Amino acid sequence: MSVTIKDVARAAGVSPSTVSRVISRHPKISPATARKVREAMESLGYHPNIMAKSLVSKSTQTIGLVLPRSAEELFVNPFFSEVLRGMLAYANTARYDMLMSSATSQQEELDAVTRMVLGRRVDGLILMAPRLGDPIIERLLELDFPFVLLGRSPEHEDLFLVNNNNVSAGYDATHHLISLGHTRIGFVGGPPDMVVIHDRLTGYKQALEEVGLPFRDEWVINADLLQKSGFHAVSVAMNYQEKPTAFVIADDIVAFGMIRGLCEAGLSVPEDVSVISFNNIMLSELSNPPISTIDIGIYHLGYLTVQQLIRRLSGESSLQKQVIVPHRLIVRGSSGAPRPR
Amino acid sequence: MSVTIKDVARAAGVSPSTVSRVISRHPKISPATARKVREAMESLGYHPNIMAKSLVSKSTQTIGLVLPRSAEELFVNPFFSEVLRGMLAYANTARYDMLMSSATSQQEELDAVTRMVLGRRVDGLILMAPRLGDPIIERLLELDFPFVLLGRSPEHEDLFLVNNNNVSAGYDATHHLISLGHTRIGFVGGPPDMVVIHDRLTGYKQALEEVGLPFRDEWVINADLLQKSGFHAVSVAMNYQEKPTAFVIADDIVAFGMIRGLCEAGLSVPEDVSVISFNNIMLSELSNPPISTIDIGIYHLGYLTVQQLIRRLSGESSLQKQVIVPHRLIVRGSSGAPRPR
DNA sequence: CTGAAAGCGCTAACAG
DNA sequence: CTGTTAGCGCTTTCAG
Repeated sequence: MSVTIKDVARAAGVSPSTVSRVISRHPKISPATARKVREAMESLGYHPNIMAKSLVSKSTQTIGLVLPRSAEELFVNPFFSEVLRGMLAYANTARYDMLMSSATSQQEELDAVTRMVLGRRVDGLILMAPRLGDPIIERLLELDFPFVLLGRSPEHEDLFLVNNNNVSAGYDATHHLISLGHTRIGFVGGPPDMVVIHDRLTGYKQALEEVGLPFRDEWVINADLLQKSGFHAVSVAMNYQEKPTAFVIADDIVAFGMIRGLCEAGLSVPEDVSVISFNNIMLSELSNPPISTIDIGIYHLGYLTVQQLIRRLSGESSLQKQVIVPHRLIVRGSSGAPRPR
Repeated sequence: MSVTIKDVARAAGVSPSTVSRVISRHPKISPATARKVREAMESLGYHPNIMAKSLVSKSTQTIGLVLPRSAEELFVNPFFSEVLRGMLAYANTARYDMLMSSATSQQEELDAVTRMVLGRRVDGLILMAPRLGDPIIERLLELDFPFVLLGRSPEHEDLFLVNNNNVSAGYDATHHLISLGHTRIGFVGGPPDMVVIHDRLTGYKQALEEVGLPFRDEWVINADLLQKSGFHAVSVAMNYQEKPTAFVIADDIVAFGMIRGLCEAGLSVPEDVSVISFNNIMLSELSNPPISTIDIGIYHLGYLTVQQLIRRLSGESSLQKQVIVPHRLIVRGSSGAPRPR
């Protein structure tokens, strides 16, 4: 049924190995036979069987993407599709495909990875949004299997990774509010074991400390990364005796919920409360008011992560292990000077 | 290096085929040997080589996802990640993986599909957001390769597909505005060769016609599906002599841009202009004002598409070819009665 | 420069 | 119930 290398060989009057050689552009093949073979391939409509090829060559031209365990959370976030777009863009140019596998529990996730790796389905892996004490990393290290982190893992300082400097990003966001004159600044975070969130919080603390503002535990609100939580954060925050006049919010999505919530509580942004968040998803520009945010180069993060992995796979020497994507502050309408008291 | 079925056989003191049998749960295997073999697998840390397995069994347990050519457009849309979430959820339960491949031109796209299909990399394919006269469908039909459409193709009425009734959805959206008292209703679409858009427009026309409102060509604005275009649509619309008091917008994202644009033009929603759109992405609830929209069950669309494909692959009889996911109107703050003149 | 032969890791008749 | 035998479609020495 399906046309194989043998059929081509027969049609071109050569041996299967010769056909194989012209496919892999072996140098020592005469132009004449090469042409003959190509013609035969063309007219028979030959396409190599990838499975057979990778069985023997031990390479799949595929990279695996391990989706965050809490896919539920991360997925609804436009961050994900943007980062994926970047990944596919690079993979595409390098003629790699991407295999995705989702899981709903930590165990499932480990199984999925093991299947991909030991089943020789992928040449390398990308791990997203690592959490503190992530067991997958250990496993991969044991197996000595190539992978690149999108993010960082505090427990392992020497991995290949692509990341932002989230501490500095947290600092910049907070500093922006301080420079506008705010002194009562809250922080709305996410699951505290997510390293990104942790880092941004650290930057927040640093900025406060630098100008001698006190860090107040009760002004740090942890939630998950769904919009609802932003909404909910409002009700928490607005019950404080001393209310913050501004918030650093760990994710644009939560900022959306928060702004909406403030609005319903009769407060206006930025007149009553200023808000700045992170990521700069497309939509943040079109919020009402537009959201001030830290652009982290989402597309780039994805693009570079795959690039990093593929370079590593092709054994490129002189490859620096850690790639930091620069961020930048984007000031829009959601942040302004505090109301004079 | 890697442990194979032979190693297990040796360790368990049986033949390779016996090992293969216990893996595939062949009925006629004695419990005793089964246990022996399992123990050997366990202690050696055996994992089947998927490539070898699919080479002989001709099945990959993988389904391919062909991303829309204009990935640039579709990807920034949270619609995509939500639909993907649904797809992965079902694939996961059925122990299938998903292979994605992107392309930047029609030719690349065709090549990618051909590689996947003829390279025996996937058992079936999912096609998203088909356009008029899509050549991929023809190709797949020629090859007699199983696929399921997410959407529909007017040229082929008899394909397996999962879809909404977009005509009816367009009708419902428009009717909602009419019932609020609007008589001057515009339509903001997208690339006109996208079938979804076309269908929603048809529904829009039907609703107008039903109540005897004239269809005006100049009130139909076509753009792409980026937010910018919503923004841009405003400037077009607001230059009309007779301005619409309401808009049916083919996608939530564009509605975001439009609302923002109207706002900057000094018009308020819904007091001056009402707006309703489609999809009900998570964020539309948190817009300011919250967007009235037609919920199309995005997650479900993805979930059911993969289900449909996998059922088809497992040769399930009595499988209805066309699955229609119901939609429903969600009224929020962006639509209201027109200002009395 | 090209062909023959062996084998990647697994499954599937066909005999026992 | 289990072992033997042949491949799946491709690459890769090793000879010519």
